[in-house]
Amino acid sequence: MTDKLVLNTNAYLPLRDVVFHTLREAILKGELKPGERLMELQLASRLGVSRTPIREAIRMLELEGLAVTMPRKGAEVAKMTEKDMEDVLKIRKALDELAVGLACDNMTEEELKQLYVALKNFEESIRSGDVKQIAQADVEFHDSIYQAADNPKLVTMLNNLREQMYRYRVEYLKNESIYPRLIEEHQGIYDGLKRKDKEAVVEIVSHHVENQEIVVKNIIQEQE
Amino acid sequence: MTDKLVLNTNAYLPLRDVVFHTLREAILKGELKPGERLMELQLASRLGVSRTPIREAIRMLELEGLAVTMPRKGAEVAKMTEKDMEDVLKIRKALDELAVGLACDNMTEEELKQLYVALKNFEESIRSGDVKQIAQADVEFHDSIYQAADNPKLVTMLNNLREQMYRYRVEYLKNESIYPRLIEEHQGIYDGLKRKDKEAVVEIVSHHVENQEIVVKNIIQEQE
DNA sequence: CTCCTGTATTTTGTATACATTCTCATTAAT
DNA sequence: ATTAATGAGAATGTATACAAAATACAGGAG
Repeated sequence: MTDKLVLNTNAYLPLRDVVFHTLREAILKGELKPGERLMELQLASRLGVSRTPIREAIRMLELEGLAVTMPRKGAEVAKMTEKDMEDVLKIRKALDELAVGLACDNMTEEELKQLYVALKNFEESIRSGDVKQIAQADVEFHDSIYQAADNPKLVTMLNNLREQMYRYRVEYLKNESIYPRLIEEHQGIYDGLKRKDKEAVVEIVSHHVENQEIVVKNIIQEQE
Repeated sequence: MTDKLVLNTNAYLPLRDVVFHTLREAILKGELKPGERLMELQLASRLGVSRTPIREAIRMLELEGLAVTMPRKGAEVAKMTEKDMEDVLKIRKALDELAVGLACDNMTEEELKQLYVALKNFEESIRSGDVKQIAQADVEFHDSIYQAADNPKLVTMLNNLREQMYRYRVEYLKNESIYPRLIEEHQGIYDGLKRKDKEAVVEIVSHHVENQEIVVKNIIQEQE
């Protein structure tokens, strides 16, 4: 493997955090592949730091479910089976429904406006056809909702769950046939939130995640 | 503060894990109080290890939400406001409903029998009046359900959420007036699972968590 | 040829040393 | 008296050294 791993040394953060973010990115982008060993000395020399921040970063990755460590054998990038993915998506569905329900209760006029902007940005990104841009606009749309849910712990958990699927999300969004449905669903969520029709938004979000589940599962099966 | 912190040195585990469990216990039992600083050198000398395993344990506590660290200022035991508690309980409610719904789909005859045993143990523990025993029996009852949900990630998350409230749970269970309702609800959950009546069990669990929320919130308010 | 074993190497686990930052009290100036 | 400057001490951040375990590999026995 060539040396794609480089730190953002600019930020004034403890190295453990910089290493943590660097490794997380690398894992989520697939630069570090599932099952690949995370060897402290190797990573330390590649990133130009000592083992100490590497070890602490690995402990954090472990708790986030992105790495698995066996005592005295070391850590490796967590593998994700289809079953794991199903499990995650079930949780995500439940929490997404909760989040949008809470957002429906709490959303202010301003937050609604912001969501509208995010909605339009998403539609615009779809027209651009740039997958990376679409992914980002999608994240922003959902983040607007999460923010309105006014439950930081929930936001953290949802972001974590989203990350766990990041590897598949890019593939997922390359599939142009889903774009019309995505737009429609986002539009529906926005409308529902505007009308404060909790039942409706929860229903749409439910389908939204289910559709994702179906497509992502297809992707995984193809990969095997 | 007297020296209650001692390691279970017996187990053959990396020290970071032993330290992690020791500190977690201490936090959940209230021996380390919210806001109390977690100083590496102090903890290291109290536990008779070096700073390295302490630091790694703190990183793990941080990701579990039991500690908060500010860069270059150190870590302290996480505080929990009433709002935080509400937030956690909302999440827990959603995930508990999910878990019992999944359990309803998946539960085997044997698992149902095991749940019955847990149910009876719980009733027995109530008669004994020993709060510690009640807490344990309650955990076992819910664990039986979680297990049947067949979703390890979900189980991990629920256990984590449960832990976050542990400090208040003991107080909660000292309140004898809730015992009849607890028994009734547990009975109802068991019956529902036996009949595979998903709607009913989700409904009961929903109330189950809501009741808990009310009482726990009272406890917090009293403490202030 | 296969399997076992012992040794060398690698890797993780733990402790410690050094560097940097922060805290806090003391002191001086206004 | 209050506030700002300063310096000692303490705490965290990082690197490195040493210990112990796991792994890989070579050589020999069967």
